[in-house]
Amino acid sequence: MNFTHLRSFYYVGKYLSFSEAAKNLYISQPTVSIQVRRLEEELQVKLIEQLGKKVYLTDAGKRLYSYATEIFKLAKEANLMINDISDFNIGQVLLGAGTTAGIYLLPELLGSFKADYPKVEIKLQIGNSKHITQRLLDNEIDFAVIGEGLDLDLDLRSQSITKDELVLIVSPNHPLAIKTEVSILDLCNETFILRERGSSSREIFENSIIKNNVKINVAMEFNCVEAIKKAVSANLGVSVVSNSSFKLEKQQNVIASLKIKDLDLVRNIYLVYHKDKEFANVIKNCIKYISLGIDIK
Amino acid sequence: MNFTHLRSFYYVGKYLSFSEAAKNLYISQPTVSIQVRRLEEELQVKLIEQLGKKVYLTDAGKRLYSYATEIFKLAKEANLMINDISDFNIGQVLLGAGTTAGIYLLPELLGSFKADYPKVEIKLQIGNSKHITQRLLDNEIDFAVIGEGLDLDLDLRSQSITKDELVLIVSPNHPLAIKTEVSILDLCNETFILRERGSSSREIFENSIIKNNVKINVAMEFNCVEAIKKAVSANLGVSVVSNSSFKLEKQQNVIASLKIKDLDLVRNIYLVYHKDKEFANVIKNCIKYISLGIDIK
DNA sequence: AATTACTATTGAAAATATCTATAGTTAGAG
DNA sequence: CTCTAACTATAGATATTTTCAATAGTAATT
Repeated sequence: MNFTHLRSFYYVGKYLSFSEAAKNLYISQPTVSIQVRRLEEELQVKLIEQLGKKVYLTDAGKRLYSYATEIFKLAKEANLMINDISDFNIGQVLLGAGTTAGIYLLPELLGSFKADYPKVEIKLQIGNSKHITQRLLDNEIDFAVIGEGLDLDLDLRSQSITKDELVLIVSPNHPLAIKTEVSILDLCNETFILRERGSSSREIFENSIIKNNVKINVAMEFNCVEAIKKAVSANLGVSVVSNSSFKLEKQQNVIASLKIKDLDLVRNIYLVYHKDKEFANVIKNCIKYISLGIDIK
Repeated sequence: MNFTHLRSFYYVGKYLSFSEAAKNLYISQPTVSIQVRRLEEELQVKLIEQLGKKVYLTDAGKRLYSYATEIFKLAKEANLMINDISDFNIGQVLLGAGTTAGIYLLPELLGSFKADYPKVEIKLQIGNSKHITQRLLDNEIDFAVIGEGLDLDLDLRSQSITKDELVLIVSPNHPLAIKTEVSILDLCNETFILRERGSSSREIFENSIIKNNVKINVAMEFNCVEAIKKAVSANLGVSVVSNSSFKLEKQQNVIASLKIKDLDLVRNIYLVYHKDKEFANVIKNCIKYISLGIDIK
């Protein structure tokens, strides 16, 4: 089925006139005549009959006309859909994030993006770096926001968009709670409740203390910051978590925080994406919201 | 929306491979690459992304792919529909007929046509010649079967397909019922119940007696042969109708018939059609059934 | 009979689709 | 880590298709 021919036929059927069809197709009348004939030859069936000067559709012509109507309606809708994409009236942003970024940094930023582009679908996957980078490699997400840590796959690119500091958190009932800073050696006497290995914060903290030849006592591993905070609150141990992850608990005085002297626990938060990825406009926009908004906080 | 480009895109989306798409489109791979790029340029949106060697559809690509699927499905269905027309699995025959042909000749013939082509729609319009020829001129029917009578419009063509004889019918209780023939003069003493002027049988009969300088007494005009037969049966008068219109009544001895000596009441039954009409195959077939079958009777 | 309106035909041009050959990449194998 | 195989992009050339202007032919109308 030749669609150029079909379009000419469709217009002839619509106006029941070759010259009127030509006018509305912005092509010459002989072209229309030829195209309709070609279609008839291709399909081996008469589509149009002319009695005297009047133009009629044959039975086959009427039937084909219905199909053509449907087809060109769909094509028109497809064009409108593409326009909607350009206008951000539809679209989607698929992103991944590490725990800290996903829970404590992104929701608010994505919320303000969504407020400005309410028709755009946002799907956020939270997971550890390995999980998230695999999603990037499989092109299941467009980009990700994850903390410094594991070496990236060679196919991925990254750029730092903000920094995040890890601090020691303890129960307000803990002896250290009255201080604002501790030394590395103070850590040896504590019981730690940490994130699992493979999480950015665990890697950063552990590498840092190893560098200083200190050994610590890790009592429990939770893969969830909220669970860690509960445990610390109940004075079951201390932990090292992102500065941004316990604001509420500090306000309510259920958690106290301290800096650890001599340890560099500032880590980069990276925007990560596949090296070959070309971002759609809506994605670029979303990234703009994130990279601009993330520092204001 | 260029459908050649869309088709290439559709195949790439289907196989997620340019070379595989090319293979299945029976064109070269560079052609596919170019066409997809042209579509992207036309729509101003990326449809396909390639990360490493893998091909993915973008969000816009996925959305367009759905439309393309629908469109090409419809095109395929349209092709099948055209094939169905060639195979007589669908189609229609629109025909008109005069009273005699429409009621007493065609139904049986159309029935046997329909038995052989059960999927073909048959629409028969019965009416007087003027009505039917107007339908032909308006291209609302493909052809018609009507009796000799009125002069045809210059745009119509006709060919005789059979002959039909008009005879005198009387009640079995009528004095003439014992005869098999009457003379023209016998008609003067009778009361006639005839079809309306404009009907072929009335024109033929009336012209014939005028030629012989006879005057008859027309008591009633019915535009329906069945009504005329009832009235004749009840001995309310006599009539002149087609030989083929009272077979049952003759068998059941409620009507008797006689030839009228010296009157030529044999008329032609014509197949009539617009001079520019090109018959579809199914119509040709139907006409064949009618013109062959009508003589066997 | 002349005019107008519409469609078909013709021959030429422009645009498009398509090809082959080949270059450039990537992924996987050795 | 290099080599090979598989895939896509590019370039240049050709074939096909679309398109046009000019005009002929045909019907309907004045």
